[in-house]
Amino acid sequence: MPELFVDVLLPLAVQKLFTYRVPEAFIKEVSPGKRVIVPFGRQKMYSAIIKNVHGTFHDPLSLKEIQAVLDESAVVNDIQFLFWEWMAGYYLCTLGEVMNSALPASLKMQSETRVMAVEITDTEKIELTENEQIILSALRDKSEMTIDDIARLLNKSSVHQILKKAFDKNIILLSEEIHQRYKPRKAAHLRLAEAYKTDASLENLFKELEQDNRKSKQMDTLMIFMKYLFDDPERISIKKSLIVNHKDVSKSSVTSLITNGILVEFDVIVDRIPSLKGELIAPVRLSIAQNEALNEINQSFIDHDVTLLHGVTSSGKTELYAHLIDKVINEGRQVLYLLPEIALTTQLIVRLKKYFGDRVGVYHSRYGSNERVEVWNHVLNFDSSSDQNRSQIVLGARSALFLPFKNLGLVIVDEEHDQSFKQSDPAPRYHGRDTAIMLAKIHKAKTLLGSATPSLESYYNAENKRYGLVKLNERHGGVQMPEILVADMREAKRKKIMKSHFTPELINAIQVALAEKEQIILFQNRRGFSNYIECRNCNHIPHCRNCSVTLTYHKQSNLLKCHYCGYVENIPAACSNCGDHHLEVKGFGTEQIEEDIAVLFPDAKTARMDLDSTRTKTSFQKIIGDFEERRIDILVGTQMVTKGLDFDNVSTIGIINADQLLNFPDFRSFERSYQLMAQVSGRSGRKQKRGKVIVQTQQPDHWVIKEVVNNNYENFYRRDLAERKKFGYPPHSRLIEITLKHKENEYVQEASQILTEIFRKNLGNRVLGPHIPLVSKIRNLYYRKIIIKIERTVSPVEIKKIIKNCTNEFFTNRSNHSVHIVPDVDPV
DNA sequence: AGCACGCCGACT
DNA sequence: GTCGGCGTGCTC
Repeated sequence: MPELFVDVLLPLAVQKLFTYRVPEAFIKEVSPGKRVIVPFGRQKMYSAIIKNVHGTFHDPLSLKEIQAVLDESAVVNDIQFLFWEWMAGYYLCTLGEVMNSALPASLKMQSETRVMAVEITDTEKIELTENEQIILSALRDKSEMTIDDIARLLNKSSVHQILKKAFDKNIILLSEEIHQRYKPRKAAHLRLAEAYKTDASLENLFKELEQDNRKSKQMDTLMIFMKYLFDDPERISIKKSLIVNHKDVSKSSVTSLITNGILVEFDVIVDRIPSLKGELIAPVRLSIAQNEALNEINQSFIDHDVTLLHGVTSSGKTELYAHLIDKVINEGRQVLYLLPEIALTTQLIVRLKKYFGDRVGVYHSRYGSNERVEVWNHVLNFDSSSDQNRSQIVLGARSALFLPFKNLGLVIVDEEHDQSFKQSDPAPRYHGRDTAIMLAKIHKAKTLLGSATPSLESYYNAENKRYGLVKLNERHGGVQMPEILVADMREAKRKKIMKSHFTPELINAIQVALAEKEQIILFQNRRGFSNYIECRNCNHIPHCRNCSVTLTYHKQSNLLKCHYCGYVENIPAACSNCGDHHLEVKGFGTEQIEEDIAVLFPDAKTARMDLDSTRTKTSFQKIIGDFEERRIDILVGTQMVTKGLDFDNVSTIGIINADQLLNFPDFRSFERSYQLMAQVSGRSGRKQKRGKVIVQTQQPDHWVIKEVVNNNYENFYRRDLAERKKFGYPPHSRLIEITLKHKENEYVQEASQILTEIFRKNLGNRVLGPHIPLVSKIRNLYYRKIIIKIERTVSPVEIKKIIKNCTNEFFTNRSNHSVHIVPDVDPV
């Protein structure tokens, strides 16, 4: 028997593949794309993915063997491997990191060490350390613990040494357990035994049962069973619970039928994602403007792989997408429809399911992990010759890019400007939109980017003919664009006519809307009650103990919270510095706005939507539902309220503080300001009545505000593009940001200088920095950043090679080894 | 990413 | 002299 080896991919941040020997028993089973269990390191077991199978290896004796083959067929296909490799190369990370992100948790497995006590008869004879005593006493009532449990118990970061000693003393046992987390859901079904499949035998059976009075219950039950079968000729089995719970059936009669060999019970694997019943409806007829746009998109796809649809808010982009999707699925190809996580609302899912039924699958992080595997499997089992494919259309957040598509025909990236498409931590630090374009390219599919406020990058590409451009300027159903009014806060403050954070204009608009029984959204892009608290006497401000930021005051929970590391502490009764009792709140967030509104409008029902109020799975849906059902009059929220929500009774929008957005120290702050203001404004307005938006600002003449008021994206784009030209910022260039982290400030400072020197030697004035970021310390690590700015005429591939060489050179110096270096390609 | 090994200071 | 902290390097 010739020997066989496999190169496998492990879900770790290591660059290379690892080779294992295939034991004879598995030789027929191994093939690329299947998962295997392999031992790695001293004791760990991992599920890895087979990349290659081959017959020779230079040093076969050094190899370990694979322990099991987990899949009957590949769970990852060739196209995905290509895609993963592109991603690891482009975003400067390892294949293992991509794999880790790509596979749903339920397809990943890792062994866990379990600690158990040895049954000891002569405990007194062994001398135990204090730690060992604590462990043993805990194991008396727990019987089994994980390494993490013990670390928590002893309050130590590493307990391996302790456990090893205890193991050597023979007082504890260690065992490795690996668990497959995905469990198919099973349902018990009943079918007729083989012996009664013919009509004649069945007739005999009924006669038999009839003759025996004791079997009358069985007779009744069997009749009911047969009735279910006849109702649906397609069926050969009936769900057991359906029979057992039938009002005329006794449970024991079912059992008797089974024990008498008349019915057979067996398990059927059922989908967790319930199949949608009910008639499908065809996508609604498009308006003239929409139809025109649809034709233009199809035209544009002839000579462009990517097309940007610039459609104003409420222009009915979704309907347009539905028509495009319809065409592609009829060609037997798959569709991926990407949205930012929180824009994936039930409203949208329901709408698409009405058109496409079970052919729509949903894939995002708020879904359970078992459900995600099922969508994964639906996509994996896609068969282009069938017209019954579940999840042929996947509606998902960026992680849906990793599904095992075979034949994508169309990728839609809606709200393409949204910053949350970029994953900034952990690796792979990929951009969902750019990655989608690459994925489509691999599949020879088309990409449609949609937005009312396109990113500068995309619009720039459209202008330069790299992308096609289609415009849709008409709001659907004749809804007018809202009237946007600027309220001058400087003036109002001078005249002392502000009521807390509200100008008379905004208060008036809210009053009018309330009187008309219309709803109001107030946008404040900062959560919490206040930014920070400050001692009136000594100006001391409480800071996070782990990060270089002030603690945010949360009034509702009565805590000071760090928004970077999650650290919380109680509100001090007095200043920790001087003992003074007068602590002032400075700055403000959604909590404070909500509270002020409640005071100013005591009869209105208010609610708040931000990260704090939507922590639990259902609270987000509940707030949206309550608002939809008009149980809430005024909704206060962060940028969450700007995304993908369609409420038809909102007439008035208030932007509490535009300056907070505009003054953010980042070259993208104008773009973000424009997008947020335009998007939130788009939430207002109804068929009968024009919506109203009040923008409160200290800079009423600011050019960005003017363009928001005029609803002139083009002007905004041109001006911001020109501003960025001055410093060569994207889209005029590409950026790669290198972050250095270390637990000592001096150390990271010096290391950043050394690394910058190396970069500069090789890349010249493309290198900017090092600089100390706004938040220079997070979770007790000090940060430095280096920016590499690449002209658009230069190949980023070459630059990335140089960057890799530079970091390698940096690490040849042993003393730099403890510095963490994190590259971020195209940071946002 | 784990996890072990080995060097070094702190404490019985 | 032993315990435990942390830096360094390897894992098929």
